[in-house]
Amino acid sequence: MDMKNNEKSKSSGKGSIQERTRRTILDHAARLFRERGYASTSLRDIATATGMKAGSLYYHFASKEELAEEVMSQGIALVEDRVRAAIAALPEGTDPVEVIRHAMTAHLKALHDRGDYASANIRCYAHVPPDVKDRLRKVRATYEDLWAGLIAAARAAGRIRAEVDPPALRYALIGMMNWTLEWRRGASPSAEDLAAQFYAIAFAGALADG
Amino acid sequence: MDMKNNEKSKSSGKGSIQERTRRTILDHAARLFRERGYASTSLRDIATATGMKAGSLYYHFASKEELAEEVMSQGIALVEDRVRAAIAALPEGTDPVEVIRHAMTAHLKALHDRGDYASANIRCYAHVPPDVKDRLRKVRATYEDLWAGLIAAARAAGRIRAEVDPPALRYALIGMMNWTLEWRRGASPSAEDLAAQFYAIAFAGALADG
DNA sequence: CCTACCGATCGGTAGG
DNA sequence: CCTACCGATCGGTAGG
Repeated sequence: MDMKNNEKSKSSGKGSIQERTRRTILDHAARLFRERGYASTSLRDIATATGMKAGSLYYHFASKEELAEEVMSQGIALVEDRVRAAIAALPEGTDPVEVIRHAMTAHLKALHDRGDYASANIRCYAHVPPDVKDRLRKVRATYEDLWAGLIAAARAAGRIRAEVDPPALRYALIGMMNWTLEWRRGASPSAEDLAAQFYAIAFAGALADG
Repeated sequence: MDMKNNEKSKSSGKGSIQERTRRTILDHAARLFRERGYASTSLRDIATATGMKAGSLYYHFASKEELAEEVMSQGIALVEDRVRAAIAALPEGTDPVEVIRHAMTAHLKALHDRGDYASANIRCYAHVPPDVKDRLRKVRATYEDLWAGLIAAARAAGRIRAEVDPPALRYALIGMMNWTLEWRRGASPSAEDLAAQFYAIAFAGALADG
């Protein structure tokens, strides 16, 4: 959402060397923030992983805070963009519960496609400086509102039981999906399989009939 | 589970001054680790909050690692003990799905009763030194096995649909429950209400009949 | 449980 | 993008 270019940028070509370097820095930063946490990841670690010296990072980012905010906001933005695209691709009049099922699949696919960014966001959010956290809170809130809207639509269509509390359902879905970043190893189960399982559990229920 | 006394302990009375001081240190450490993360919490922060000087912490703990491990392992132990007690209190022959419902209630109550310990465990686990993480992994695995057993029993009793993958259900339940630490503010919704909602969603499903 | 201190490492900057 | 450096802070220890 907020892919602001560094002020020092001389070129704005998407594939410029500077922008590719910037992306490389972000990739390594995301991985390190995920693995080590915000404070334990030094700019020297990130610089070394990227193949440059510590001070050189300041040619691309004004501060550690700015770098972290960029990584973490992209962790949400990448997921949100994919979920919105998946929804937009559905024909009008699609069953709102079916919309949620597709949103779950898109969320899980995006989450694990750029897992370092999403995981850095989740793991470091609470531990980042207050001003960064304030801005990230708004990014999170916007994304949560998207889910609130999907659930409200399904409820309005009479597709969700009245006893189910919409916020509880929203947090249950987000919680079970985001927790996969804490236990999934490698490439299995696939994001599609996870989405199918979680959709079946949360909407049809785990209970056997009879 | 692993309430090892400090080697320097002269007394082993549960209410000794030394043990009460130790508990005070752990309480403040848990809160600070939760709020700031592992690396951002200095021993000076913990000492100041407790009302002592930095070096004095070493009278109670051998290192920052040991202090963090104690906080984080108790974050699991407190929850596990309560869940096991809740299960043990049920009459023999209780419907295994009913056992899970009670386990969910106990988990959520314990989680938010000693939220700083549980949250410190969840938030700092990935960022703690490797040897600490290795030991905490085993503590986590033991607790997850408890849930795996509850789900296996319900499945064996024919109470869970065959299409539902047991690990997916286990991680879905743990994920939605643990995620409450990231969004719940103050005292509402209550742990009981959350448990009732999550049980209904995961087992009966959110979908309206018909 | 405190004072005083150590070596190491950190984020950030000046000047090139 | 690098070298060389700064002040601040860290975990930990000696000696009391």
